[in-house]
Amino acid sequence: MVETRKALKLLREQGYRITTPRRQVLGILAEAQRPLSPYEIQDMLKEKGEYLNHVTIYRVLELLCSLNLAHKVLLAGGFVICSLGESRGCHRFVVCRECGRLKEYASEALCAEETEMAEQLGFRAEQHFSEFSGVCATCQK
Amino acid sequence: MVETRKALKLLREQGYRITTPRRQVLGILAEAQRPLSPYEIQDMLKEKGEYLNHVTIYRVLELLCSLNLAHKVLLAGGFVICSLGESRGCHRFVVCRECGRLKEYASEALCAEETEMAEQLGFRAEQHFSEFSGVCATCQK
DNA sequence: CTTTCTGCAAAAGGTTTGCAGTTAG
DNA sequence: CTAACTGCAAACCTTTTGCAGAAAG
Repeated sequence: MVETRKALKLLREQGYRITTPRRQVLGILAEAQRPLSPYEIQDMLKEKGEYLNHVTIYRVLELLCSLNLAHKVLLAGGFVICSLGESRGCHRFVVCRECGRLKEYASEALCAEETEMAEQLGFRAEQHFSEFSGVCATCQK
Repeated sequence: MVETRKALKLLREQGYRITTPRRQVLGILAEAQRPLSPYEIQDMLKEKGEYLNHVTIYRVLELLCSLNLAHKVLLAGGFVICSLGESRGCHRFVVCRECGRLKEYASEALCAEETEMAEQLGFRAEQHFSEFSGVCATCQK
């Protein structure tokens, strides 16, 4: 979800209220386009002269993730706004091991491959969330 | 590395000492075959009447991971012993979202696919560590 | 015997919980 | 107006650091 407005609309549709903290966190994530920890989000708000309690940030992130409007990216240790229009199915990340920057993408081929592999191992694949690490263009120097 | 002995041998070869704590942590991981947190490892040792300071466990795990004798699996929130003979290259995990149990595997097809995708996104893929979630046989009831 | 490793104490971070007060709709 | 949400204080859990003593080889 690149559009903050779309995300807010979806919140509303699901019966959640559109509040100042939710707008603020979405706004920061949309600007950043890189993984941010809850406290980093708080710091970036402070730079704008805005304040949010860290507990509120945790709760907003939890909500956004539950709706797939944001993702917790474990390799990068932080949260990113979802950059795909899809709210479910396939969310994949390449994460730069140097700088932590990442790209989100989807791939039917990978889903098929993983689903098959999962079956061989006795697993049923459901949502395809995956992360793997590499080195981004900027850090390849 | 299924064999604890092989792991110990590799430690020695790399110039590290073979100590009681290192034996103990490797032993627990080998038995468990599921992700364990540092404190879980401590608890399992207690059940055997053995004691390790948690700081020591953190340090042993750090060493094992640096040699790819163990992996930190983020989706599962814990450490597992490496079940592949390979010490580098491709380490992939399917993690059960219900119980956290997992399987490690390698796949040339996936590596090729990911490498290509990475290039399209301006990344150079290096080591292929990836995790994705599904539901294991036992939890599919 | 010496270098590496462990244990301890303490600090530093990150995350969660309960509750009272505020706000969106 | 009322249910949903936020802020605050405090607790809790995880991880890290520095240093003195123990143990591997």
